[in-house]
Amino acid sequence: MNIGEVAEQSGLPAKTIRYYEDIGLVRPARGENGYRAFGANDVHKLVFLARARSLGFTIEDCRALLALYEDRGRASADVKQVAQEHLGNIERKIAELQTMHATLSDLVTRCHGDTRPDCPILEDLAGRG
Amino acid sequence: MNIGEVAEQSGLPAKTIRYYEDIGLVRPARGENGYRAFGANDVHKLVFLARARSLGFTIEDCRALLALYEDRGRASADVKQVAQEHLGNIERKIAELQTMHATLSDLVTRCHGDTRPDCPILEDLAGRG
DNA sequence: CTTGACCTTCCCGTCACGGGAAGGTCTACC
DNA sequence: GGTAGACCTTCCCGTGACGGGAAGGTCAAG
Repeated sequence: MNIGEVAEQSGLPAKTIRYYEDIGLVRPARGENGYRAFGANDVHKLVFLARARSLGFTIEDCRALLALYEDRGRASADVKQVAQEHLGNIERKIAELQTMHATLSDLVTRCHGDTRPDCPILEDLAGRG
Repeated sequence: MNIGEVAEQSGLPAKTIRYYEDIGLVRPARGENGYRAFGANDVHKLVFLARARSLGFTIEDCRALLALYEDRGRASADVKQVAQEHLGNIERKIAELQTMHATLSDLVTRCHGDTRPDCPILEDLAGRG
């Protein structure tokens, strides 16, 4: 299977698939013409990667998860740990964004938003909030 | 004032301050020894930038906000628009993270996390969730 | 035999810096 | 006057996860 079809099936751009090969996440065979020749297993891996990335896992997390996926003797505890650490990161990120959101939406509410120059947003940024 | 002291007062690393000069956000004078000589106005700007960045504004947003800050004839509506667009981005990001969190925390809950290999997390990633 | 849709590699750009090297300057102390 | 070490300077490379685009090879259809 050529890269275009794999891109369609996995939902990943061809560029991304080439990148994943570059960094060793997939190792498709090559045809006589030099084209990448993806097998069913490669496609499965790429679908796996697409899903993991869509859940926000880093590439290195994905590498670890893929290794666990392919290790039939894995302990589910190892998978769970990777997922839990990522969950923690997500939670911290959400909290950070919510803090920003609270401050900013308060400032936006208090800003008249008219043609006059006085503005609580700028005052806050300038340290006089 | 030298860069070290400015870094301390603004809370920004010296590296960041040099970067901000590179991209034209601040233009400190230079002493005879070649050292940057920051005035009170430069420090104000850097405090402003530090605060704006901490609220998640991009550098280009910061550039726009700084220009508005220094424009005494600005309309607060222009400031509000920048802030509202950023708020929208934050909201979309939060929603995205919450979606990830919901999916992932469900998977984590369902994973035994023991020495056995069967794992709902991997099953989901593999497309069999 | 040509068109155009594929595919290849290669290199640069993103965003907002951080690390670290190589070297100049300033201050304090002996 | 010398020296240690705490500053400062510029310069260049690396980050993460790709995207854009150039230059060129290949394949299928008409």
